[in-house]
Amino acid sequence: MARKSGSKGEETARDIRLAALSAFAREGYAAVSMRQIAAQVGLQAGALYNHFVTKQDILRDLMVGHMEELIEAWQDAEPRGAAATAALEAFIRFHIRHHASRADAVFVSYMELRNLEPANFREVEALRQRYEACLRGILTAGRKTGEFAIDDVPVVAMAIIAMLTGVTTWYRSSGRLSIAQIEDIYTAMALGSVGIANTAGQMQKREEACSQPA
Amino acid sequence: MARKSGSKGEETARDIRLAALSAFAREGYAAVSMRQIAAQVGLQAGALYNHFVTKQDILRDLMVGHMEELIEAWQDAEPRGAAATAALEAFIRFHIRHHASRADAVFVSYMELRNLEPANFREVEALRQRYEACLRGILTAGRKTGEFAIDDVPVVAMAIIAMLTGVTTWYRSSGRLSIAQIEDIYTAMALGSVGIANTAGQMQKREEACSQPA
DNA sequence: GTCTATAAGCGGATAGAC
DNA sequence: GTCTATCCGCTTATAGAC
Repeated sequence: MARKSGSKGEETARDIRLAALSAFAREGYAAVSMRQIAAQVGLQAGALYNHFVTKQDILRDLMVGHMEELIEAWQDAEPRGAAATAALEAFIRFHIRHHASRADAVFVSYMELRNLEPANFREVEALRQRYEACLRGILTAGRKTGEFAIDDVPVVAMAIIAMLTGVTTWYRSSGRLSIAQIEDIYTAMALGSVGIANTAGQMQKREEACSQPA
Repeated sequence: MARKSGSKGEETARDIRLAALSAFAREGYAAVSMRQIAAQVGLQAGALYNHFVTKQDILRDLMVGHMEELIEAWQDAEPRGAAATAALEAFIRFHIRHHASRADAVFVSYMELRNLEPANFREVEALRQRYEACLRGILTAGRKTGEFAIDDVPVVAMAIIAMLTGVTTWYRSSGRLSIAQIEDIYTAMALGSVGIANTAGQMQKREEACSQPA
């Protein structure tokens, strides 16, 4: 799969990936034709097969690439040695920020799971599990220290990830809220959902405004 | 669209709906052919057109029907005159219970939005907004009374719905947890996310077990 | 209301010239 | 590495017999 970076071929492959990602996100894998992808890149359909073996191979490439990038980015962003509450907040903010700037890839990775052939599905699913395990680790740690009031770590992890990933279905960079504001809202909610009362931010509203700066 | 109930035609139409729903959920609208649906019902492809004008018409029928049933069911289940916290808990439990028994319809209604033709999309989107407005109403009421510590009602509503609907992606009736248990977990989380500290259930774990019955 | 047959076209993928 | 041309199966939808 790897090719000499900088070669013309690798550049074209990148263009194909981008065009396919955008088209898959907009219309769905099954509804997008190879001719359509090729036209977007300025090629004939046959030329795509110099870069990807099949249409399925493009999908696999996009989804595996997305998951690997996600896991690697979290490994870089992960705070080491932090308390569970701080680690959870870091995870929440990372997840929202990372996903918001990759709406197409998130959408495709979620919606097109069923269009992956079995072997490819297993590969992607294993990566998804690896990522989810990062959150489960934080939750387990916080339960042990008594920071989190939770019973069922796997279910809580899925619930939090579903909530956070939902942002990508409505977020627009031109929208009413900035990513930082959205992070704040979801951080308060996700921390609250594991039993941590919010002591800043939103609570000010409830206490009838203490005239503090945001 | 309406036909005499009890007629052979209506029965066939119901079979077609069921077959299409199952196939769309499993493989996706674009990947399912009319022949495939027909075969599942024991018909030839042409016969489907006695019941639905187009393939798109089947999808529209399924999605509009799902949303209308959802709204109607909530109108029946909705507690009138309850406090916001009780109303929110009722909504959470209703949403999970209703959706868990309709995994295919939920999946299709979420995943196939982009395969709706514009006019059909607007129709379904309007129904989705009507349902979401029910939750927004509860949240707005609870913010006014001070029961909920939230700032942004629309965002909180979307976050809660995303979390709750996520259940359908992993719930299996043969799984480890019953629906009642799942309801309990998500109720604690969703109430916590709007700033209501959990005083029962999960908190017992944290307080090192008071030897009370579950 | 269902059947068979067919229209008219698009799908993924390949072959071979350049 | 890209092109043109092509294979051939499958697509939605329609027509007309029964």
